[in-house]
Amino acid sequence: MSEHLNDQEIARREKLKGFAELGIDPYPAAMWEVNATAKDILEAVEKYKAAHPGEEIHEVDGYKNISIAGRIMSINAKGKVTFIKIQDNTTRIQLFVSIDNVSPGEDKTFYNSVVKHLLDIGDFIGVTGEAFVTKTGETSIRVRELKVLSKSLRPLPVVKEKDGEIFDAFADPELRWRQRYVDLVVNSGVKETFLKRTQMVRTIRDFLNDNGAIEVDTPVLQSIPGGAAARPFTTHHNALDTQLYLRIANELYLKRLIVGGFDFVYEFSRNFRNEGMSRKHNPEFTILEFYVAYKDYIWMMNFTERMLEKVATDMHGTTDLHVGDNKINFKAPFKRITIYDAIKEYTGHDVSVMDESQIYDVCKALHLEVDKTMGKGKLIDELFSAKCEKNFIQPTFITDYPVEMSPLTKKHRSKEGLVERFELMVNGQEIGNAYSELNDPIDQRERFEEQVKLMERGDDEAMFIDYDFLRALEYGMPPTAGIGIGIDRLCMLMTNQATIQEVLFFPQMRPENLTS
RNA sequence: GAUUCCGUAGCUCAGCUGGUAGAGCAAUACACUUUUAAUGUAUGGGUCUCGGGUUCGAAUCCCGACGGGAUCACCA
Repeated sequence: MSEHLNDQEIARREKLKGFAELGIDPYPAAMWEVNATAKDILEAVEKYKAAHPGEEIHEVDGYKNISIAGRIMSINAKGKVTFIKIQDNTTRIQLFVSIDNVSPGEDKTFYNSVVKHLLDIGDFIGVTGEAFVTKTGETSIRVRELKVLSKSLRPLPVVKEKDGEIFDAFADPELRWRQRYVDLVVNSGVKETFLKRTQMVRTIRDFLNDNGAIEVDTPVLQSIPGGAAARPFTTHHNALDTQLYLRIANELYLKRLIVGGFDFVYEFSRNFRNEGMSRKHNPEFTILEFYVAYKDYIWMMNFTERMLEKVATDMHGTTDLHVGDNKINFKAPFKRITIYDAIKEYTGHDVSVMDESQIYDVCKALHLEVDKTMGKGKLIDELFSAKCEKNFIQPTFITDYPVEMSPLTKKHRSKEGLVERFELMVNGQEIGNAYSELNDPIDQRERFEEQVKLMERGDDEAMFIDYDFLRALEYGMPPTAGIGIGIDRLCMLMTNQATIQEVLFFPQMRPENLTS
């Protein structure tokens, strides 16, 4: 351990001895009572300023006995006065530490040793004092008492800022993601993104709860990875001596609960897919799924657009969002178009009247990478994602998919060969996928068998058959509408982030080879 | 998985057609009782990711490995 310390790490460890000589524990056990946050103080002083224009502010009512704690972000020692900026859970605030205030008697050791030499950027301190405004107009705390709460032994990157311009940003993506704790401390805005994510999830949860939904938990370890087409992670249970999979979706379990008599269930499901990683894909990601009995996919469109409108409004106070170079309006209702019409609009080909080989020829003519293992459904999917998807910037429901690409979806009430399904596209990306759920057990069994044929044809993403799920359907499932919404992708939109790594605290990375 | 770019001090980066390393911040020391990317003076800090090769000589050129970014493929 700790064999290759750099000069700064050595210097900080030496300071531990300095604390010991003064009888100061740099890692005290006792709690530090906090009675104000930096944000509270800054806001209170702004209010006071507004009420007392032109006045020099030496004290502010209610902020004469502040006790606050935070991490030191900069130290500016000016002889017998030291300015320290600390950062608490809310924001940064300046401390005004003078030798006369913290070492009022003859003995100036505390100021000269602790304040001037033993403190470092990164240390946690607690201070008491009063709020005031300095000559240069910065709200500060005149410190009476200063206590070291935790000594930092490793130098933080120092990011400076002037007039909104960032200097020496801690910018290397690898370092930022591997050491997110550092990223969160030094890069302004990172914490805000994650707070917004939390707010988004809370808004959704409240909306669902207010509409009578029940939040549930279903298995992550599954013996049959169902509900989606994807390569699963496999693992092994020793006591049962059996192979298990990490879930790729929770769909089939939520439907079992609908069978069991819950009418409206939802789960924020952490799913795992053993596939490529990119700025839009992480091996584990979160999908919100919910299922509502006695509803259909049209009801679900109405419900979903209302929910997303509320999310946008709660997070931004408006439905008009800037996402990258685009302006996106989440005002309901969203545009609706069938997948066949979308393909016709962007390719000029009407595939609704074509059979598999004709669609194959269209794909070939458009230079898409297709092969003979692909069924009609996959070919249409290929056409749509290659030629149409990117065009749907404004929230749009794509509806009425061909039955071949939707093995869990109820057949369309009036259109032959189609199913009652929609995908929600925003900013050229799929955000949600919803159906009138297939509840005919015989039809479901046949659809699964179709999937087996696709698998035999070489489609390695075709679905497994879940016989217990079929058994559940045979007992009877009410007509049900269900949806899955990609929470990470939605969060990227709502926080205007271009990569999934920016909305996951700890995105997957190749393991680091740290030995000390 | 493919293509491509990158890896130099704690952080951000410079280092040209090969001649054994620089800056700013951070650190250390001193000065300064209202600073604002504080300032001034001085000092220390590097297995140039790793391993081979070419060469009298490699941070620099070549090969390989490791790690990362971007684009593509798969997918949400």
